[in-house]
Amino acid sequence: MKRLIFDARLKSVPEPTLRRLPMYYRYLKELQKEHWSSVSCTNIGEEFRFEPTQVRKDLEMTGIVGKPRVGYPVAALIAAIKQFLGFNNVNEAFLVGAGSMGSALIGYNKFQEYGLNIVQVFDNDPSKIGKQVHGKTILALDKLPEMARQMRILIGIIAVPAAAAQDVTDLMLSGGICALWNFAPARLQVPDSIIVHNEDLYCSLASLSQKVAQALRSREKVEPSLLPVQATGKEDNLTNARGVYAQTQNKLRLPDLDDRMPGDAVLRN
Amino acid sequence: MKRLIFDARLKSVPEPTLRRLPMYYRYLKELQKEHWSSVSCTNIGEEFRFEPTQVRKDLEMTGIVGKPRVGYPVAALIAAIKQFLGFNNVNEAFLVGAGSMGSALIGYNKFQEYGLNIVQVFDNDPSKIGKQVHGKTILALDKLPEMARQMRILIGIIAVPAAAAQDVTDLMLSGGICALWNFAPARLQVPDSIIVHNEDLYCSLASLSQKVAQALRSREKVEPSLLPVQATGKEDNLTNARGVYAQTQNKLRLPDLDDRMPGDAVLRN
DNA sequence: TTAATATCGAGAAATATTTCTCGATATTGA
DNA sequence: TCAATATCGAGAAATATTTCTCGATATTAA
Repeated sequence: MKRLIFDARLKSVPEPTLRRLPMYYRYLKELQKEHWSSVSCTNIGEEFRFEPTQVRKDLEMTGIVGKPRVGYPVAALIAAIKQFLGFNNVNEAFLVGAGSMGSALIGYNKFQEYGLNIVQVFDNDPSKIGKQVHGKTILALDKLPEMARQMRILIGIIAVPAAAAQDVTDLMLSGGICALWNFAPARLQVPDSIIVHNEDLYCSLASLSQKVAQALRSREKVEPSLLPVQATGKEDNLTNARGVYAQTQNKLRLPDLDDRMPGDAVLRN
Repeated sequence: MKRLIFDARLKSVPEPTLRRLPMYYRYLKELQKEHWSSVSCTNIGEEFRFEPTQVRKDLEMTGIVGKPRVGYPVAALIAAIKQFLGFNNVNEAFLVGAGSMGSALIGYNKFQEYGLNIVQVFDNDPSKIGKQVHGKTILALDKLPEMARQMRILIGIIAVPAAAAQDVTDLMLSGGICALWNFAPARLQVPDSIIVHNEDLYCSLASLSQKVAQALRSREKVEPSLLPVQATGKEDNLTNARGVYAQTQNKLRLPDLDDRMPGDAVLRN
């Protein structure tokens, strides 16, 4: 029931807020491109179909203050969100797993703008080591801990089959890595101090699946016409009562579900 | 304030529940493999560090009933979650975008177990059309609407650059597709009746970034030692007070942030 | 200058979700 | 058989999040 609060800045950021802020961020950069000088919560809310008040509460978290009747200066707001989300201090990351998901991730070219820089790629498949993916040379996995320690790497990206995920995790932690972005469909056992961010597409799919199933059921029952699907109007926390965009995400671990990640790597050499 | 309720089965499933159920599902399949015959909420809760009561409330949604002092029969529980999440009636899906992310998705080989079957892959790059990715032939994008209608496809997967996402969306909707799984870093404009499930890795990264930044700030301020990072104890809805695993997800759209998805496709021909 | 209005900020109210409490019950072991 | 106990189910309480309300203020237009 009690929660240790070390620092005011540690006070809990609501998770839904944390999901919405990046949306605003991107939208604001669009507005900036279109030379908007200021923006109101109403503007932003209309774009995403959120209540203006909710947007205001979210923005409040960044510490920015606006002007009545005007809103917030776009540039300052972008800067505030950027600062708040930690996009300023880009952290270097190691990625393990040069399979197709790993390769796809390496190909993402804007992670730097979101505080992440993938500096090294590892795999333990001898046929991949030494080859390149999107310009990055694949290194042998066993070199990871030492390099991570030397380079003071904080973030590890796991894009290996589920069966290998825990071993890779342990290796990363042994190298001092303290935050994991996990794409393997597996639950990772880590100490409490480690930040784990699961990106399990199977689980994410599950909630889409449920919504589709629910829509199909309801249209059978209520309106026996064939199309279209009826949304529930309450898809997500992210969506509010008027919700349009069903948006979710999940994560978990494999049983026998998926013992391997889609294998074939994109390799150039 | 009012919400249209068409059907009892349409009553809102809490989004957090929807994220946790697939986790349980996978864990239960592990237990089944280990020949557990029944399982309690306590068992499950310990695995994920959730409160047993929370697990019980989640399971309640599926309609299953347990026995005091015993728990739930594993097989029946798996079946109930499977049914509830719609894994039984597998929906066929079209995927657009044979870039590296699209290819990675095609390589996922267990989507069928989660209610999804990718039956066709489309791209509008002439150099890709006719080639194969993970055994699937890439078709010309303009054939999508007619095929979707003929095959009564309900789900579309968008794995194209952000700039193309809206056009692809429109094309899919014109073919009668009514649920979208969107991997493009873009906001999609769709009618209310369409289910959209965004999988924006940039936004997802943002919340990891924020947590890392927060951890770094707090360890600077509070404990000026170098390692390790201190978790906040309130990472997510998914995690409860004792939270260990920081788990998030996000989505939004691009401004100038990312106008292209990592390009190079994995092609065999 | 003054009135009308859009918006902010803050706090209150409403809603959603999680956690607690407790009575009922099935299993285990004395 | 009977006591001890783990667990369920349901409802209450606590907490988190969203939405509402309102006073203050900056801009616009009469």
